[in-house]
Parts: sequence; structure tokens; C-alpha cells
Amino acid sequence: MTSLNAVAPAPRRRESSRLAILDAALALCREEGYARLSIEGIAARAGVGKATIYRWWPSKGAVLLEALDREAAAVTAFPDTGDLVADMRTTFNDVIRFHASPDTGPAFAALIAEAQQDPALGPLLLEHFFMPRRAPIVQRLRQAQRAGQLPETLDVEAVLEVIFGALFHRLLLRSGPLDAAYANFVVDTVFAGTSAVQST
Amino acid sequence: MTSLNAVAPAPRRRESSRLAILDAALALCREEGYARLSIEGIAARAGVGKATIYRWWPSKGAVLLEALDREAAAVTAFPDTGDLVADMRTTFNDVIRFHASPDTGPAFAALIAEAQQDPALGPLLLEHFFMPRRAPIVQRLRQAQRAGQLPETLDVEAVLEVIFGALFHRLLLRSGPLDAAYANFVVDTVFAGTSAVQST
Amino acid sequence: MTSLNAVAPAPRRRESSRLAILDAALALCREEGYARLSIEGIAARAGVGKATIYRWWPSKGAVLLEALDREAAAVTAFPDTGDLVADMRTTFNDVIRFHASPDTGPAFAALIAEAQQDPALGPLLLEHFFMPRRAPIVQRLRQAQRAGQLPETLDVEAVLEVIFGALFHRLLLRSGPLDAAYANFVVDTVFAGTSAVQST
Amino acid sequence: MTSLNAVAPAPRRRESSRLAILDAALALCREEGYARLSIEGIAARAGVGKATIYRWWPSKGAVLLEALDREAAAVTAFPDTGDLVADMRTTFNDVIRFHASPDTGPAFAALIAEAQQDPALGPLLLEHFFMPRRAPIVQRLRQAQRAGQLPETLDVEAVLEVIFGALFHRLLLRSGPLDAAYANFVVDTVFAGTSAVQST
DNA sequence: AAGTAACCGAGACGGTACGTCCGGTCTTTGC
DNA sequence: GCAAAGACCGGACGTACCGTCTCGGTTACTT
Repeated sequence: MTSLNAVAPAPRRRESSRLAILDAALALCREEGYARLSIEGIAARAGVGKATIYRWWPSKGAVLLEALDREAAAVTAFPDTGDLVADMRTTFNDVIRFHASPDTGPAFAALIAEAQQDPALGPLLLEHFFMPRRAPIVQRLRQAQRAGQLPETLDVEAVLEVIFGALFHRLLLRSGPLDAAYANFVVDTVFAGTSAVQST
Repeated sequence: MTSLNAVAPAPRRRESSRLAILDAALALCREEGYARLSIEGIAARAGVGKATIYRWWPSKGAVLLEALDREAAAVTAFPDTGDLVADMRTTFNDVIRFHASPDTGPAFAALIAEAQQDPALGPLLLEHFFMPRRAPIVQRLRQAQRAGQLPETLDVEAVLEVIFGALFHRLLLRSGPLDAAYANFVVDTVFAGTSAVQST
Repeated sequence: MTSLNAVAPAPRRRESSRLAILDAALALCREEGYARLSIEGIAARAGVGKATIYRWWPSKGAVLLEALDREAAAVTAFPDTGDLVADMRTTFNDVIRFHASPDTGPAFAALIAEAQQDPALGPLLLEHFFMPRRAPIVQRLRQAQRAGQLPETLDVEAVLEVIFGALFHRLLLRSGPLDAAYANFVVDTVFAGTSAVQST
Repeated sequence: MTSLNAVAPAPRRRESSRLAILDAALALCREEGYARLSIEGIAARAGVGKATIYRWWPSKGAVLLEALDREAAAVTAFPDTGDLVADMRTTFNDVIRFHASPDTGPAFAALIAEAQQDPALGPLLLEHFFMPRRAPIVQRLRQAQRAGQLPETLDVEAVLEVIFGALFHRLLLRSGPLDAAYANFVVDTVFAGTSAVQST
């Protein structure tokens, strides 16, 4: 079915180059920091021409996003024990470990930062990184609404913005430790509040 | 008498240059965006040598921070009507107007972004921008604790991180409108939750 | 066959840029003087990136040397009428015209000057500019030695140093006119002396 | 007597600063080379404000010229044994020692170089350095003319230009050793030639 | 099996901005 | 009242990357 209308003859992309680029991007970001990351450097490290990167990615932010996405792919095991707040604690303990890891946290923060200057990266980040990962959490909250554990009128997406935003505060400003205690505090506070609040 | 303690001979800094630099930085940031902001450009616009900027500021982020600080100086009128949640709604409606303004919001977001790559800027931002502005809010919350309106054991600084973080989410990811409705939702949710939660 | 020994893939240098740079260097040197000559200015005038100059030349002196070399390429018609002193007069009248020309003289003087501060330029000047141009004169003098017109033991290279040095004196110190009379005086004096002197 | 008509209050120049500046200039030139010599550096080394240098000297070349002049003041013992060529050999052996010395040679070469780019320095060099030092040699040659040892019509100044120029060649281009053998060769060649040549 | 078209590595190119250094001027402060 | 100290504007330095481009050489479809 897919090949029926295939006008363009499928770009004969070299997979080994793609992987080398993603690996080089992550490694350089870890070792030198995002500020010192450059397309020039990625190309050299990956043993690849610069044009190969420009051919397939619009910006260095997009390269790192794809690299980080690959890295974070296996995290999303999402629990459903029936206890809503307990499940949320579990979930956001996972999330905060991702934020706190020296491998992924700084790169992730750098992506949010880069999105402020690269207009294309913000939507990319939202659609290809955040939304797919939040979808199961949203499902869980909607189900809780149907079960009467949460008010029907509650804007669950906004609730997630509050929780993730609270984590961003410590990730981006280093205003305190990114640990389980903080994650639990945020989850408890917000979900304690939700029963009394109706919507945006 | 004067020469007794006169260790450093007071740097004979030219105030007119300082102001020209701050104005140029803000104007260029507004007109071109932070990404296109450069020390070279600020110097040219301000009619100033680059060295004059490097002499007094460690980075372009620090320049913009000082410029933004001057701009945001007069915002901090803080109400105390006795109704805690109403006062908080008022306060964070002010805050969200700062975030939503095209003059200050993008520059502020850019500063948070820049802090991810400039290790010196994060603490600077925290100490010279956030903490002085949050101090009266913290005072108000402490007073509410003493009045029995909030649990004694509540970590009020963490509460503020949750609220400000929630605003950051929409500021940085543009995941939704930065309006009064969102500010009120966040305030209501968090303060409804605080009575049931003890501490970090 | 071609690929067997093809180790280095021949740097695909853009000839048009090379020529534009040489032309710009000479023109700027003429118009503004060597002191005001800068790599920045050459690049701007030639419509070329600075890196392109730094990639191919070690210094602005080397650029000007190559430019001057190209300019002076066609001068070297060297006569042999059998009359040694007459031929030398002809030759050094040519040389002194090169020194006296406002197009080439000041640039040439500037190169000698620059060689005092750029250790690499001195040898470059000697090997790529002076020696190739003096070679035919040395040949002529050697032949005169074989013909018995000059003492066999005479150090002809040293003789040329005396003559060229005498011209340098007026070129560099402007101690008198750089004209045919001076050239003839120098040639006559030195060659009148050579028959009585043996070597260094 | 001098102070009687002193309308302008005699610039109360601080001699200690003047000497410190000259010493610093010579020392830095020796240690770092003329290329790295800067007014900034001289001022710092001498413990003097930059303005103090600009007040009393027009350029760094002029500073070094004065410094070098002080250094070379005591060289000028000039012999008159009656044997013209022998005296000239003695004289130019002195000169070439000055050129060959690592303390004075490079600084002297640098001054000649600087004169190519600083229009004021050339005449300064000629009048305050060369001419006073050559005057006794010219006297000696004029006396030799009166004594019939040299042709009356000979341009003795031009003769000196040839000899000094020949030394410059090796000083500036390092085309061979600056030793007594070369000095003697130059003197012998030129003076052997002078008896047969009339004038410029 | 040859033709061919895209991808690939390499890296030169015109540019922009970096952060540093120095030139020459001007201002403040102290001796 | 000069001189030290040094801030100031300006401008060039040499470097690092940007994003584009051209060049040979490979690779994998097409014919």
C-alpha cells in the first residue's frame, strides 16, 4: 500500500551515519555542554560531512532532540494500581530521575532553552517529545475522572502543566534538589488541591 | 580620614555609557530577538567600545539581566487585604502580565534559557532577580502561617516554586495562554492543596 | 593509475579569490600605505572572508609579497652586450626604476621593514623574491669571471649585496634621489673597485 | 640666566620618568622584540601613565630612537692615523659591531623598519642619529680630498651611503654574516673604486 | 552489466561574532 | 599643577562556526 503512490524513490539514507551523528551529538553535549556543541563538531566526531547533517535535520536542536528521544524511549512504563496518587508519585519519580541524571537532564534543559531562540524547535519538542510521553498519564487521569476520583470538570492537561512546570523550576534554575521528596511534594500538593478546584 | 580606608580608588565609570548599553540591549532584544543579540551589536548601537561592555559585565546575559531588572523595578506593589488567596491571585496576575508582555516576557524567557549555558548566570538570576521579588510574597505567606491560615510545617518557598514553575511551563513551551485564568487556576489549585500537605 | 599515488586530493582553491586578494592588497597598499593595510581591509575589498586569507597565507606580509612578485614578474629582461659595466648600468637602472616607482617602491620597502618583525618573512623574501631575480645577474658575473673580466676569487654575491644595499639606503632612508645617476655611480664605484679586491 | 625670560613656566618634566621610560623601552625591545613593543607595555613597565609618554614623544619609534641614541652615545671614537683605508676599516668595524650586537642591532633595524610607516621618524633618524655620527667620517674624507688622497670631485656622502647601505643589506635581510671580513670587503671595494669614479 | 542519480566525506567559501589587545584621548585623583 | 592611573571609543587581531557550495568517490536502483 505504501509503495503504490511512492513518487519520490525513498531517500537512500545511510543509517550508520544517522546513528553516528546522534551518538556524537549526545556524547559531545555530555562532555562539553550544549553551549560548546556545534554542527561542525558533531560532523567531525561522527566522521561525517556537515552537509549530511544539514540534509536531514533543520538545526542542532533537532539533532539533539532526536538523540534524546532515542535515549528516553524505554522510560515510559506507566503503572495503574488503582491508587491514583500513588501511581502519580511513581510516575513523577521516574520523570525526576530523568531530569536529575547528568546524562539527560542538562541536555533536556538545553533543548527547552534552545526552543526560546529556535521557533521551530518549540512545537517539535511539544509534539514529538512531551505529548507522546504525557498521553498515558492523561489517559490515567481521564479514567480517574470517569471513576469519580477526580472532578469531571478538571482540566487535566493544565494539572500536568503545573506539575511538570514545578519540576522545570528546579531543573532550569537549580533552586533546589531534584529528588523524590520534591516530586512527592508537588504531586501531593496538586492532587490534594484538585478536588476543590473546578477548571481553567 | 578619607584616605585611610580608601583601598580601591572607586572605578571612575561613565554612567552615560552604562545607560546607553542597557537601553541598546533591551531595544535590540525587542527588535531582533535574543538570538540575534550580540555584544558587537549592543556596542555599535550604544556608540560604545566592546571593551567597555566586557569591562563591566561578564556576558551578554548579565547585561540583559541588569537591563530587565531596571525595567521591572516598579512592578512590586504587593497587596495585603487579609484574604490570602485573593492576594495571591492579585500578585500572580501581575506576574503573568510581566511574562505575557512582548517587551519583557521573551527577554525573560531568553535569560532563563541563557542560564542553561552560562553557569554564572543562573545564580545571578536567582539572587538578583528572583529572590528580591519573591521576598515580600514569602513574608506574606509566613505571616499567614503565624495567623493559622496555612500549616506551620508547610515549605512556602517550595509552594512558590510550584506556582512560578507552572507559569514557566507556558512561558517556555507556549503550551497554552499566559492569562489571568491560568494564573488563578494555578493559585487556586496549589493553595487548595496546601492545607492537606505538610512539607517537602 | 591516477588513484594509486593520489594521497593528497589537491586543495580545490578558488583562483578568483586568490587574485582578488592580491589585487586588493596592492591597491590598498598604494592608496593607504602599508601601515593602514589590514587583513580585515583586504578581505572586505576583495569581497572575501578573512578565513580565506588566513587559510592560504601566514601573514599580511606574505600576501603583499606574492602580490608584488606578480607585479614584478616581467621586469627581468637581462642584457648581455659583452660590455659588463654597461650591462650592469642597464640592469640597475631597471632595478632603481622599480624602487623609485610609487606603485612598487613603498610596498617593497614596507616588505623589508615587515621582515624585521616577522621572522618568517625574511627568508621568504630572500628565497622567493631576491634570489630568483639575482640569479641571472650572478650568472652574468660568473661568466665575466670565466672570461677574465673579473678576478676569479671575487665574491660576486657580496658585490651584489653592496650594490643592492646602496640602493636600499636611499629607498629606506630617503637620503637622496633614487635616479639613474645614483645607480650609475654605485655600479661604477663598485666595479671599479672589484678589480683590486679579492674576496670576503 | 636661562630663567630670566622664561615666560612659559618651563615644563617641569620629571627626569626619573623619562629615564624609566627609555630603560623600559630598551628592555622590552630586547626581551620581546620590537613587534611586541607597545606604548601600553612601556608605560606599565616604567610605572608611568600612558599620557606621560604621549606628552613628550610623538610615537614609540621616537622613544626607542632616544633610548638607542643614549645607548650608542659613547661609540664614536674616530681614528686618524693618516692611512685612510685603515682608518675606514677601523671605523666600519666599530659600526658593524653595533649592527651585530643583539642589544642594539635588532632595535636599530626595527627603527629603520618603523621609519617606513611613520613619516616623521625617517627625517628624525637621519638628522638626530645618522648625520651626527657620520659627520666626523665626512670630515675625515673631506680632509683626505684636500690632501689629494681622494678625487676632489668625489661625492663623499654618496660613498658613505654605499658603505652603510651594504651593511644594511646584511642587517636587514640577514643575507650573510655581519663580521669584520664583510666590513673590510665593503670598505676595500668602495675605496678601491673611488679613485676612478668622479661624482654622482 | 552498465548507466545514472542520489548520497556520502571532505572541506573551501563568504560571513558574523567572538573575546583580546592596543592606539590615542580624556577625566579623575593624588602628590 | 603636573603626573599616575586608567576608563573610554575605535578598530584590527586571529579563531570558531555558521550554512552553502562544489568536488570526487561510492552505492544502489534502473534499464
